[in-house]
Amino acid sequence: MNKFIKEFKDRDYFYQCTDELELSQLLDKKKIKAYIGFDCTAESLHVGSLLQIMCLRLLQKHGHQPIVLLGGGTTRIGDPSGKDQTRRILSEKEINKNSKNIEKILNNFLKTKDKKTKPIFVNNYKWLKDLNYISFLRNIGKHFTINKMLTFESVKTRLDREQSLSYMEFNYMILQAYDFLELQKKENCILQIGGSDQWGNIINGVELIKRHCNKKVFGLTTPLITLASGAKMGKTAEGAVWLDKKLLSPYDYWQFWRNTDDKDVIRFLNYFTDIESEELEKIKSQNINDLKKLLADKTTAMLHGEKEASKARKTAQEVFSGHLSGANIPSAKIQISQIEQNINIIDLVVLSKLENSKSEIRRLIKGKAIKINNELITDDKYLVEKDLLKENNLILSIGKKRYLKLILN
RNA sequence: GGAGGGGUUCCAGAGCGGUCAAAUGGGGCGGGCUGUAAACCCGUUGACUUCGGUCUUCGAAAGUUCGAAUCUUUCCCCCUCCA
Repeated sequence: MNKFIKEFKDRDYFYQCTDELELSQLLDKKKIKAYIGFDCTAESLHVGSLLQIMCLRLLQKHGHQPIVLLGGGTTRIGDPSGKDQTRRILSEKEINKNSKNIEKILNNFLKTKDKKTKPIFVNNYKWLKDLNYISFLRNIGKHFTINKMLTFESVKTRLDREQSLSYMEFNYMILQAYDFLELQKKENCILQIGGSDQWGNIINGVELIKRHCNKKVFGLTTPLITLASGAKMGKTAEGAVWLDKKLLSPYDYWQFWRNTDDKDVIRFLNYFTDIESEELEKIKSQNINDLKKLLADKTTAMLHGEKEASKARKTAQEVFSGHLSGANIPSAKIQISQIEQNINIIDLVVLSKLENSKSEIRRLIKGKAIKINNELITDDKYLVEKDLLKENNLILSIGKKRYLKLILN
C-alpha cells in the first residue's frame, strides 16, 4: 500500500475512496495535487475543519501538493448538505472578508519553504462569477440527470421532509463538480478530499470529469469525528472552538485540548498531531494528564506557533498550581481615571470585563467564586483599595479557570 | 386550492385571565468530590437594585380588562393532513 494511503488509514482519516487500489498505485508512481474545499460562511474556521487541514498536511508530508479551494463563489449559493434549512445568504463583502481570513488561518498550518508542496490557494469565485448560463448548460449541465440528482442524500432529505429546496441550492452540487473539473484542467488536480458528508458532491465531480474529458480522478473522504460524549467536534455551547486568535485566544485553545475527555486523548493525538504511530505506541501508557498537555502543546504550536503554546502552558501551570505570582497571568489595563478612590468589587469586575452582568457578579460572589489575590470575596459591597491596584499586582479570579491581572494605566 | 396545528426565556418543552421572570429536562455558570477528565451531589441561570423593590420579556401591532404569555382583531412566519 502507498505510504500516504497507509498513514491516512493508520490515523483513521479514511472513510471512503472511489478507487483505493488505483489511487494507491498512482501515488506510488508520482506526486500529485489534491484539493479540499472550504466554504466561506463564517469569518473563521473552527476545530471541526481540523481533520480536513490535517489531511492537507499529510499530503505535504508525503511530497504531494495541496490545493485549498476557497468557496467564494459557492458560498454565494449555499451547500444544502447536512442542512435542513436554507442558509442565510451572505453579502459579497462578508464572503470576501471571510475567504481572506480563512486563507490566513490555513496558511498557519500549511506554510512551508518547500516549493513542491507549497499550498495553492484558489477561489472558485474566479471562474464561477462569469459563467455563461447557456454554454454552461450545454457543456456541463448535459452530464447531469435530474433523476440522479434527486437520489442524493442532501436533496432527498429536504424533499422527504417537504422542506423547500431552492433551484439555487439544487445547483450547488453541479458547481462543486465543476470546481473539480476546473482544478483538473488548470492545475492537473486529480484528487478531492472531503468529509463524509461531501461524498455525493465529490462523486459528481469525479463523474463529470470522466464524462467531460474522459479522465480518471479520485475522491477520498474522512469520517465525521465525534467526541466521547457523542457531540460533534468543534462546537461547544459557548460557541465554536475557533482557529483564529482574535476569536479564541491561544490560551483558551490550549485549554480546549487540555480538557479533552480521557477517552478521546489517544485518538486525538493520532488525529491532530504529527506524532508517528510508533512513537504514540510507546508513550500511550504515560500519565493521562501529561498526554493531555502534550496534545495541547502540539495542537497549539501547530496553529499559533511554539511560542504561544509554551506561553499558554506556563499560564496554565501558574493558574492551576495555586501559587500565583502573576508572572504568567493574562493582564488587562484599566484607565486610572475610571477609578475613584476605593472601588466596589462589582464595579471592578465589570471594568475588568471578565464578566459584565452585575446580577451575575452578585450571584458569583454568593456562590464563592470571586477571589482577589486568592482571597475569597464574600461581600458584594466589598471595597478594593486603590493602593492595592497601584501596586499592579492585583489578580482577580472568577471560578477556577478565569484569571486576570489588573494593571492601572 | 381545502382542513387543521403552532410560534414561550440558550435549546427542547409546559403554562392558557391574577399566586408567572414563567413548571420540567438539557445545556451553561458556580460550589463539592477529583486529575483543569468522566461520573456523581448541591446551588444558580432576564436586567438593575439602597435587597424593600423597580424595569424589560412569552412572533409583531392594536384592543378588551382593575389585571394578559393566557381573551379579541389584524399582520408576519412555520408545521401537519387532504387535493
